[in-house]
Amino acid sequence: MTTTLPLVAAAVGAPAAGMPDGADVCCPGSLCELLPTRPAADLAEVFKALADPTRVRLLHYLAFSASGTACACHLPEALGISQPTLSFHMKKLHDAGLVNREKRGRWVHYTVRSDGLARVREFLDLPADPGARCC
Amino acid sequence: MTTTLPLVAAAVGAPAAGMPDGADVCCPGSLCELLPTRPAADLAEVFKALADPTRVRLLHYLAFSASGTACACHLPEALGISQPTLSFHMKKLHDAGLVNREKRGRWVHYTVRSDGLARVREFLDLPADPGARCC
DNA sequence: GGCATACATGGACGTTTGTCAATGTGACGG
DNA sequence: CCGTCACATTGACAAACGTCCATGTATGCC
Repeated sequence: MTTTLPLVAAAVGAPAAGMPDGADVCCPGSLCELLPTRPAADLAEVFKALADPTRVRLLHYLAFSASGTACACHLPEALGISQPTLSFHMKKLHDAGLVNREKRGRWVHYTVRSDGLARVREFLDLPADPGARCC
Repeated sequence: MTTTLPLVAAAVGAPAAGMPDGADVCCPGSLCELLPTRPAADLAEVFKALADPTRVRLLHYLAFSASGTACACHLPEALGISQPTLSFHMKKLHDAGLVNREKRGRWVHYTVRSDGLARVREFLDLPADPGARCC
């Protein structure tokens, strides 16, 4: 599926009760769907987790590591950030459902969650070209 | 193409000069690529534009409007925000290269940029499953 | 010209975010 | 059992963000 999110019909630009449409109407017949608050907030939360250069690099690094998993031990040095800062970013990525945490002895290994990425990619599959519109 | 971004080799987890690998090594042989600062910052900038529930709804609304374009006149009321706030969000989306601005008489019409969405989707096509790794 | 409309901009203010130093928590290893 | 290592958490602080009100700018209509 591409976009089967629940939608609520929002009477945006409803004709003003007896007004001849097509005259001074800015967007004729634009009675469109508006994404509900909940899924919009959930998506924004994931995008927030991606809205930082350091986290973008971290996710990229994890994805291209052997077996898609990597411990965080060398990352502060490589990225030029402190260890608490790395922990902070990893928590963000984890809370957003983008990475998995797995404790192996003393170390913690992080893995990219493909389902997390898929959820975001699914939203971005918007009909950006004419066709298959709601109105 | 999927991910042909320029990469810089970062000596992450380089063997400590004479240390027998496989013993107490956290991530054996993890000499991985690190996304450079510039593309990471650029991507984060786009994600920042998406990291807000209101903008997520706006983008979704535009994408599902007739011909992928819509004027912003009725949106403040529909979203429960003021007109300056809408203008603020639209500027964010525009600066991020996600929407086009087109002035039609008194009104401004916004259109979703498919290339902007594609750029983000391309990054999210990370190898989240084992295979095709760098090391 | 003068007025109304549609949108952008500037200023102000509370909230959130990213960062680090310091400290806490668990897991080895001698 | 005590020290060390890897990582998480807390507190503090500057910077950025989202929101609104008030004002500016441009377009169209009378």
